[in-house]
Amino acid sequence: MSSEQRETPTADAAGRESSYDVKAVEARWQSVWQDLEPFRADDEAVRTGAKEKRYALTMFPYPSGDLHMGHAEVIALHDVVARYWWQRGYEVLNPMGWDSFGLPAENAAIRNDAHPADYTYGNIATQFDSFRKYAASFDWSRRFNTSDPDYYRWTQWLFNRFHEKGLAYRKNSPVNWCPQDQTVLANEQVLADGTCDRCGAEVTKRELTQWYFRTTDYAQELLDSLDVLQPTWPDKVINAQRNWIGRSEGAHVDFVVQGRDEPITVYTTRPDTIFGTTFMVVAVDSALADELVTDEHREAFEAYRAEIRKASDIDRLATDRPKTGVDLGVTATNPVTGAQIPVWATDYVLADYGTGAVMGVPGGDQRDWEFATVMGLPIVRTTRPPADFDGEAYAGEGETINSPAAGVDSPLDINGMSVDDAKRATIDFLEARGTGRGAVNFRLRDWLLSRQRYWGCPIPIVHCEKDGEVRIPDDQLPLELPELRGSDLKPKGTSPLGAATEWVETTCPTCGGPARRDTDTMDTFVDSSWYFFRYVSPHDDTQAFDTDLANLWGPIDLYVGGSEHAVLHLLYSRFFTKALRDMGLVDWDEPFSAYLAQGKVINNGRKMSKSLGNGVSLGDQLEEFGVDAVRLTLVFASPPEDDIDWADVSPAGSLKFLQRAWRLSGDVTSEPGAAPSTGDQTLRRVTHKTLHEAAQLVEGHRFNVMVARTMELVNATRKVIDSGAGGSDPAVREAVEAVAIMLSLVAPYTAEEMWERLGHQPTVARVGWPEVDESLLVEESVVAVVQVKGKVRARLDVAPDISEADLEAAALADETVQRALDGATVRKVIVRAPKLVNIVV
RNA sequence: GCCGAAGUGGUGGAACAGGCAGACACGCAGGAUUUAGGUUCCUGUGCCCCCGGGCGUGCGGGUUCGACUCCCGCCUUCGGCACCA
Repeated sequence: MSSEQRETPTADAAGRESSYDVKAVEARWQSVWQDLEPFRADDEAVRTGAKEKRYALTMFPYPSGDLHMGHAEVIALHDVVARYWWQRGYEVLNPMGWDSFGLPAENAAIRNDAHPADYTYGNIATQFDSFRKYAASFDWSRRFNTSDPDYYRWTQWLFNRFHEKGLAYRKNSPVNWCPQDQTVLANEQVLADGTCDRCGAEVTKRELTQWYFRTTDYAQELLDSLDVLQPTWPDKVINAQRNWIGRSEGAHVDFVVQGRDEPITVYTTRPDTIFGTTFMVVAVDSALADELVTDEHREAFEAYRAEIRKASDIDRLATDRPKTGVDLGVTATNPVTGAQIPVWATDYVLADYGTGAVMGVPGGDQRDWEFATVMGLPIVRTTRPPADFDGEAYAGEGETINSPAAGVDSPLDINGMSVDDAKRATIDFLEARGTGRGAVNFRLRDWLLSRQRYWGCPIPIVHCEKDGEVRIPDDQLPLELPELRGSDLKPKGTSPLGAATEWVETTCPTCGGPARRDTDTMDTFVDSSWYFFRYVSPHDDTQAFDTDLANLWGPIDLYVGGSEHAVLHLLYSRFFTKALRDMGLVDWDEPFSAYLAQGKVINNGRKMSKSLGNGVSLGDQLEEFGVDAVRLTLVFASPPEDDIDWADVSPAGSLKFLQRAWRLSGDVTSEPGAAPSTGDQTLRRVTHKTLHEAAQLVEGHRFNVMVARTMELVNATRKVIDSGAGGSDPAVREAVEAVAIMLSLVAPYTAEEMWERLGHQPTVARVGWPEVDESLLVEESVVAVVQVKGKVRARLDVAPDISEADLEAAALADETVQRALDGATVRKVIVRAPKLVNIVV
């Protein structure tokens, strides 16, 4: 087998070793690093100001099995930055742990008649070994699992704080229900096509009393601070969050309804179109519709409502269905025209957005136009469309008309105004009259956090007949999960915890009377919404986290993870941070100062999957090419945010390069510390320029280009050894040491091996970035390009400080330039010394 | 439909405060070393060509001495939102 040969050191014609034994090198350095612990973060170094901090974080994994290609990619990319920061002299906090509550463990336990912990902690042990073999620079002394009582005790403690502040509450409401997983889901966990983001089952609705976090309290701030994050977060994540929060500006307008004391308030973004309101529509499944309908119309209404309820969510999501509805038999008064308009119920109005009632303006809204057309309701335009407009409803800019229409008497007149002016005038009018007001609406809903499953954090609430919802006192936490296993965990639509009678039946902490525990567990996104706080004091058994240390280390300077969490985890964590700040537990507003969304690893143009049979095993790749080659391949393949198609890359090529770089270290014959200033100046220029550029490239997250520059330095050094001054030149040593240090960010084993062969002590990971000699960054001579009519005709070697006049003269004197000019009259010469001359004829 | 991002050789990708398009690799072709090669090294490699050159960064215009880069209009792909009033 050839891979065996690859592992065996071989020799070239000159008898020198031409490759190293990948397996032996890996085994050896792992134990050295475990003794040295080079990446242990020191609180004191930061507290005393001795070193500047950097907090590097990559999303902790769910322990679903061993690490896979996706993990390998994030860690490879993330590690470049974390290791770079160490080399630049920062004190780096780069922790790792496990997001270890969750459904796969529970489903496995049911299948195997086991406990979810068996699966969970077995996989954690496997992943831990793999992480270390993969040479990830994590501070392992800080690791924890969110399913440990030591951790979830503090998740519960935080829940108590949210509950105290009214940020955690229960309400009865129609909720998303996954029939496959037998649990409710948050809005964020239902995909755009109405399916469950975990299992793909079609999500249905249920009316249930559930726990919520009041994320909507922070809607405006969550939106506003996206502006601050914009420069350092990917556009697509900012955009996704903006869309998700979905702010709109408009007005609430009160419509007096006959036979009802309270007016009905509608929300509209176009108060300027109020004169065109010819009917009102309310959501068919709202309490309001049920209350308004007259006896005469009730039968038709209930028949319609039953029909709508039968339709699946998938059908309801289709936007191209014909409009349907029923007349409720009541009328409302248009507050500006006094006209009586009919009130209808329909399914195109959503019960849980705005007020669940809408003013029907068919002239200005396409949906209302369609409804009016089907139902035979009048249509009035209130904005003048452009002359060439041939659509139906017109929602664009234009002059306000028919407001009021000729012959209509109204205390408000907005005719002739632009849309914006008419909006403002209408709101002012309504506010003065007390029948309306400017309003802001958000699409964002409160976060539904209860789950009807076992393997999650228990909600620390007791329900007492006398005292109601009672928090379990902090000093009685953690409330541990009861021991359930195997078939006890089978989903049955209510939480499995309910079956643990002895656990459920308890006494009220307030009155001591009989009470029942809450049987739901928390969404696992709650666990991950604060884990980055816990890392600053992971073993503290007196508090969730140390506020001083959190303020010292935080916020996270770079967060690396997949964009599948663009809304979910990132939004929840941002909400938690703001809430904890308001509780005085931390002083930062945003958890992640910069965010890098890495691409996926795919194969042959498609997502890797078992059903397609195109999966690439990380273990196999590591076995065949070694850790360094796999890491290098992932870093070099593309910009970090792009997907990597494994079919397009070459781990064999990466290994070849690493061996080539390693061979350089065997050719160096000068002693450590040899003064490079006496060596080859051309090579020195390349070395220093590369170090300078590589640093900037890492800081700009352009890791693939940084690798390319390292390759160029290797090529240049090879050339000097083979055809120039040879391996004894101290400039060669300087270059090879630079290569080892740059490689320490990407290929830690090879770098370590090189460093040792260069006569140094481990570890190369902490030797520091070499100082760049600025004087070597200035070029001795540059190539000036001479263009004639914009086309390159000649290249001249010139001094970097050549004057414009001299450069122009040199260009015009050039023979090929003269030939290209062919006697034509020179009209103009543009000179950009020292790089370019363009001759215009 | 609305919002956002991106289109460069056979492939992954470089180069954009407007100034040498294709760095660095993969692949391919040829050569050297080798008993051998999934080894190592060297050379070539955008397309066309009458060998002087011509054409080339999704398409069509524009600004400029000069455009992959800026502006206008399209096309395609990907991502988010979507009967959200």
